[in-house]
Amino acid sequence: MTSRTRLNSDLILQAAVRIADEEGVEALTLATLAQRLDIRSPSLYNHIAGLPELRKLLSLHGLEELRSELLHAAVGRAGEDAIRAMAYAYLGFARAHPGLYELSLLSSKQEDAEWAKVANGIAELVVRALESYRLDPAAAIHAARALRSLLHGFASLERHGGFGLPFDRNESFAEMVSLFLAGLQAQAAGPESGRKSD
Amino acid sequence: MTSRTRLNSDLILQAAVRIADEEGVEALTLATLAQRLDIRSPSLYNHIAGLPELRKLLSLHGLEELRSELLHAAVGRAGEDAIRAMAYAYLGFARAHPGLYELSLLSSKQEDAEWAKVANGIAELVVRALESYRLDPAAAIHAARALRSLLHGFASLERHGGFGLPFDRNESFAEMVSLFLAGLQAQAAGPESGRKSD
DNA sequence: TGCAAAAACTAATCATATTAGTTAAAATAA
DNA sequence: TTATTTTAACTAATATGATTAGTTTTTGCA
Repeated sequence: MTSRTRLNSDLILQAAVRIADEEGVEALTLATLAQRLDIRSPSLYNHIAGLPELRKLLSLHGLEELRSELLHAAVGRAGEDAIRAMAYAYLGFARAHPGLYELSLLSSKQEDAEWAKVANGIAELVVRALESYRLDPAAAIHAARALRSLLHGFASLERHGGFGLPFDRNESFAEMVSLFLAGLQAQAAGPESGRKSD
Repeated sequence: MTSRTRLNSDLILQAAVRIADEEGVEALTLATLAQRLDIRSPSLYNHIAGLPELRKLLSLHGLEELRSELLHAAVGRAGEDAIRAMAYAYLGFARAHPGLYELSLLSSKQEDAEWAKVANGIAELVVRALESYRLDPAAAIHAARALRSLLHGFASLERHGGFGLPFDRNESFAEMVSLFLAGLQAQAAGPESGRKSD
């Protein structure tokens, strides 16, 4: 008989990703994971330190994957093109890997320097994509945060059934990105234009 | 001695909200809840049907609270004013009740008609706030979804430590809302203006 | 082949949710 | 007021999942 490939952390991670994506983050337990790998759950401790550690690994892995997708989407493009491409890549990733995406935002915040590094890498990517708008540094940060809010918000609301009305969500997404770009354009043209009060 | 007020579902809900907000959604278990109420956890079943039901109740309650805050913020205002006020109310609620806010998005989606009703109520509120821009119905839906994405995305990212750089988040939020309004303005002026391709 | 390390296993413990069955307390009817 | 009914607490018991300890098997290599 073909002796199964030796189990290792990578295979475990893969299996965990599948469970999280297919059955939801809550369904990812050491019990379900062990069952899928056809071992007893204590055996998992030979490879990973426990459930919290597993989730942390997935979180980091997910964030790295996301960053990689955004990078690939943006390469060779600039301005509006780059931003649109990144936006679609972002939503595509969140849709393709709902569990992993959700986990990627669940950092331990504290101590997790590596997670923070990748997160900053993503922020930087977005800022760079905005460069052609020639915003001053602070405005660029604000715009990048706005774009990330838009993308995460849409992905998250969509996932949680927040969009109930029978209107095409893809169309909404496209319009939303266009709206953002129109706002950027307006702001780049004259930062003080459209302000009434406040 | 003053015999404690008779325990009821409302008191239980209140206590649950406090735990979720102060210690996080994961910390809300029947065990911690019972402990805070100074009873044994099985006694909770005299009032609520179990943990899933408790979370569903909180979800609905949170959504209702949010809707109420938005309503109050918007009343007597129109246009930009109304939208800004709602935006701040939204963020304020998410910050004041992080656990409840998080739960409010965790509906069972299926069967939960009541949750869907309140969620639609919120969507409608947002659409109404956008009325003065005189968008056609589809555009209004898209814009409302964009605004909700923006607000939820910001609140969620902020909560999960997604904004690492040392830039003032309140300022980012204000700029973000302005950016959205600028985009709306531009779109209201001429829907086809800022479109290059796609 | 024989040994050392890796990785599986079983057994046991702890926390939580939940059910069943019982008792105490409170509200209400006589 | 007293008796009855209902409400809401309790204890005991079960199931699932995480985790630890200790043991055995498997694997890779000298």
